[in-house]
Order: sequence, then C-alpha cells, then structure tokens
Amino acid sequence: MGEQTEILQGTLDLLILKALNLEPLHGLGISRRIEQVTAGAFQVKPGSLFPALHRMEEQGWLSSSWGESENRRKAKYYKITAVGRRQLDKERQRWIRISFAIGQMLESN
Amino acid sequence: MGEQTEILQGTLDLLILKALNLEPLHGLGISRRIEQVTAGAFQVKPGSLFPALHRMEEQGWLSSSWGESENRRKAKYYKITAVGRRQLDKERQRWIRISFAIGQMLESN
DNA sequence: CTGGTTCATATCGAATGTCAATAGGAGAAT
DNA sequence: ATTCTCCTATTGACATTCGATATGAACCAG
Repeated sequence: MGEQTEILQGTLDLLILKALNLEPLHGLGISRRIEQVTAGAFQVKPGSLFPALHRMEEQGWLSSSWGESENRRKAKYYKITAVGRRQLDKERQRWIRISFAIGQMLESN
Repeated sequence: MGEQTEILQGTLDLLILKALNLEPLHGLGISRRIEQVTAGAFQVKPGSLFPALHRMEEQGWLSSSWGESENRRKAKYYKITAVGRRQLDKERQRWIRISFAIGQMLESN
C-alpha cells in the first residue's frame, strides 16, 4: 500500500455522496470539502476521485453538467440524484452496521 | 462486488489481529470468532481469510504451527507476535481516526 | 503577447484485496 | 469402504485505489 494510505477502502462513495448531498460541487471542490470536514484525515487524490465520479455517474447516482468555478475556470459540476440519495442512505446504514460491529470486536476482551 | 459484501475492505487485518490477541486459533476458528463477536456482521470467507493469514505471517505479525483442533483434526494454529501486537495497536488507532473522521462527515449538515 | 503558475479534469499502469468457486486431504461415523 | 464433515489452500476474476502523468483553460507578471 501507499505511504499515506489514509482512505478507508470502500468508503469513498459514501464520502462523495455525502459531500454532494448539500449542494453540487465540482471534482476538486468535492475533494476539498472532504478534506476540510474530516480535518485532513482523508485526502482524496485525483487518481481516486475521478474514476469514482465516473463510476458513480454511470450508476446513476450522480449527474454532471459543465459550468464555471468560483475562479472563472471551466468546471464540471456533480449533483446527487434521487437514486444517489437512496444509495447514500444505504451506505450510511452500512457504515453504522460496520462501525458498530468493529466496535464490538475491539471492545471484546 | 459480491452480493453479501459486508466486510469493510481494509479492516480484515485488524479483525484477525484482534481475534488472535487473546489466544491462538486455527483458520476457521478465527473466522468463527469474528462472525460470533460481530453477531454475523462479518463473514470471513476462506478465499479472503487464507491469503490474509499468509500475508500477515510473511510480514511477521503472526506465527503458525501445526496442531490438533478441538475435533481432533489437523489444524494450523496462528499466534500473534510482538510485532503483530504493535501492528494491532497501529491499526486500532487508525480505525479510531478514520471512524471519527467519517462520523464528522456524516454529522456535517 | 509570452511565459509561468494555478486550477481542473482526465487517464494509465501497477498493486492490492476480496470474493466465488473449487480442490484436496484427513479424521469420524455408519 | 464410503460418506460426511472439518480444515487448509488455491485459482481466476473483478473492483478499487494510488502514483504518476497528461492536457487544457484562465490568470498574472513582465
């Protein structure tokens, strides 16, 4: 694994969906949002982010449209869909189940 | 991904190390222990378990020796090493950091 | 208007981890 | 003996992630 592997594999979709649940963002905006909210614990690199966005769009969880960034740059904005919101809920529940289970495991003496 | 993908990718090592922290177990014993403690939330299949065990032994986190199971079958018992205990502590802290970060993400409105 | 920097999207190759399916051997049971 | 269960193990396929890199657009300095 890489040196700074901080991303918990399998939770990237959850993080992205959650980031977009409030408002549409462009790619790097999503990355910044995640890094900001988690106080730097997750650093989503482009090589992880964009394949994930494409995959999620293909599955109908996101839709995208070209626009302009805060800095007047060309930027593709991603928006969560209704299907994506259902998926967010699924992944949220999955996370709760998993973190509870691991908690049980760690607390078992 | 598979139908019942319940395992959070990247946490298998943590679960195995923790399972072995109390006492040595053979492969399927580890699998059962994890399934039991987590109330079935994690089902570790052989195709996931044994590659993980070999990998972890190669890294010096585990040592193994042939013995006899509770049912008189030939069984390879895995034991956590001192290095493995340090790794367990690392992974435990990593888990705490990650679950805290995701918690922050999910609670952000 | 030219060169450099930042922003932003994107792709590629390699490595890793997981799973489903399967194999195979060894003890137990009848 | 043959059937069953237990236990270890491998194989092939697949998805995900990462590091590195490429490309292009807008801005700024001189």
